[in-house]
Amino acid sequence: MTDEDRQYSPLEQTRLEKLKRLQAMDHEPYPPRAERTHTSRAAIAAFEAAEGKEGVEPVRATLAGRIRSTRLMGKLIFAHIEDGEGRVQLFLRSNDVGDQALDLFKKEFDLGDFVQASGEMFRTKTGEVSLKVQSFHMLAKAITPLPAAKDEEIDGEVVRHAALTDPETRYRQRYADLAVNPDVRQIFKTRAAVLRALRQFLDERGFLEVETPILQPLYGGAAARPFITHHNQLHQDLYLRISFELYLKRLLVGGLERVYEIGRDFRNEGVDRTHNPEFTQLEFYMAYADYNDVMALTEQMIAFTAQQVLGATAITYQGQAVELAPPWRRMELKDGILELAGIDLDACPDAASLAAAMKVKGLAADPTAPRGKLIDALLGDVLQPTLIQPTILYNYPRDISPLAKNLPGDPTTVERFEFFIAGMEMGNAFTELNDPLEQEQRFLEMGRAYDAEKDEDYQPMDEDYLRAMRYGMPPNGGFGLGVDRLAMLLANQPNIREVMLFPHLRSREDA
RNA sequence: GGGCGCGUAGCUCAAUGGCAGAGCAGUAGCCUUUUAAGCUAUUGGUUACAGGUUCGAGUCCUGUCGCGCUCACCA
Repeated sequence: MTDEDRQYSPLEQTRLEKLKRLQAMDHEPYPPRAERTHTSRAAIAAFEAAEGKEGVEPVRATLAGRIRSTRLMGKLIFAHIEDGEGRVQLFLRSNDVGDQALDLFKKEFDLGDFVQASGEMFRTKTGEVSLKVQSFHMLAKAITPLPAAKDEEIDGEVVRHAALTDPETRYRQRYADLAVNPDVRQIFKTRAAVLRALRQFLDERGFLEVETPILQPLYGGAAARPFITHHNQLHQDLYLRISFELYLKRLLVGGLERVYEIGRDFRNEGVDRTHNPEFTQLEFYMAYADYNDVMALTEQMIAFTAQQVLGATAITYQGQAVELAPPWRRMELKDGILELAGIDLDACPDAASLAAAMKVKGLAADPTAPRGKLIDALLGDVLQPTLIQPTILYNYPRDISPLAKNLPGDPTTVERFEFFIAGMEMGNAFTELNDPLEQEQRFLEMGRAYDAEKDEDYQPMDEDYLRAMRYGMPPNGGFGLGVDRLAMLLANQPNIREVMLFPHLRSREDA
């Protein structure tokens, strides 16, 4: 869109006229630099520290922020500006700034503009620590008005009387959402604290943070359909990674004993309240550990993170009390299915008998699906919604776990677990398969069981990964965590989009 | 992809098939301690888009687009 065909709303046109008037009187509306001596909080603190002491100079300050409210009272103006730490009231009086400047503020300054103001801190008659302004200047004129109308402060709590609530506008214009909804800003501070805590936990245990390719010639490490892209110069199709697993385990071959990566995965799948096409994953791999060690570490890591972020392991998620402190409930997957779905897997040794048992229970069962996928469906549909308190389900079917090591003495089962909190699948882990010959067989089994053309869960053979493993891979435990879902849990948000700054939405011509 | 619901002023929302409205924001004023300031006046609409039914459509019907919930799919 060019300048010529951009349509400004009447409100925007009004502000553009103000902008021109400011320029006409040499009041630069977008100066290159600001002068700020104090944040809002620091200025108030400095005043309160000096207040009432003998012989102390008044606190002089230059504050900067966005105008959030104005109260025009003839020869007097009260206004609140907001910065990253909070709000502070400006007090402008014609006696101090002059009639001309007061008029300038009244006529040309709007809610949403960034300004700086200089003066002395003082306390108003009603007791609010404020800045008695002597001079002020525009820092950035806002053309488009912010959506929020007004806030009221009651007993220190900011009450929003009208604000941006439409989810579509909030996600498409996250900048406006953040600008007017402080609680949204808080969600992303919480999310950052979650990431800090996870890194701290792993760093303290000798894990090395690494970065591996996002553009990959082959995808793997999870059961998901990939996004495909293309490198022009190399004339090569590339996949956006669906997991980090196969690259991180190559690093164990190289002698890095404990590695982790926090980054973005991309899965070309459905979107719902717990799925976004791109999402943040944490994976770690730990040499000489097995899935029992990883279970213990998982409990500690999640409890540590909650403690760091919220100061407690007892949390409330969407009205439900959840206790994250270890020990968590642990059940074998087949016991969970027996207890919660009433189906005895030992009595259903093949896909046909299991599908029949599921139909008896009134559950949909795809008659063409392999047994492992049926079990996975049972797990997701029946067990998962009931798993509110942290729960580890362990020992998974081999045919849906091609990278996990066999459970000794049971050729159909692998040493794998998933953990669930608040009805969400939070993560997945296993004793990693490190036998290159068996790994090759597993890839071949997957190739036979899943049609590459039709089945999204098909995982291609990765010859380079097998070559790496043939050099010798130490036994190890691996772990994956949906970081966004953990952020949902700890920020008490019902939808993954609430913890992603720019969640994916369908394109619109007008947005 | 299926089902259900929603889309009206910058924001939040009204409007039995019968003149498209309110609060806040905006604009013009009054007001030297306000804080949702107050008071007076006032501007602002292709009712998402395209068709249809009707004397008359924001409202009913069809289609399209977008969003939400949900099912399917999917860690």
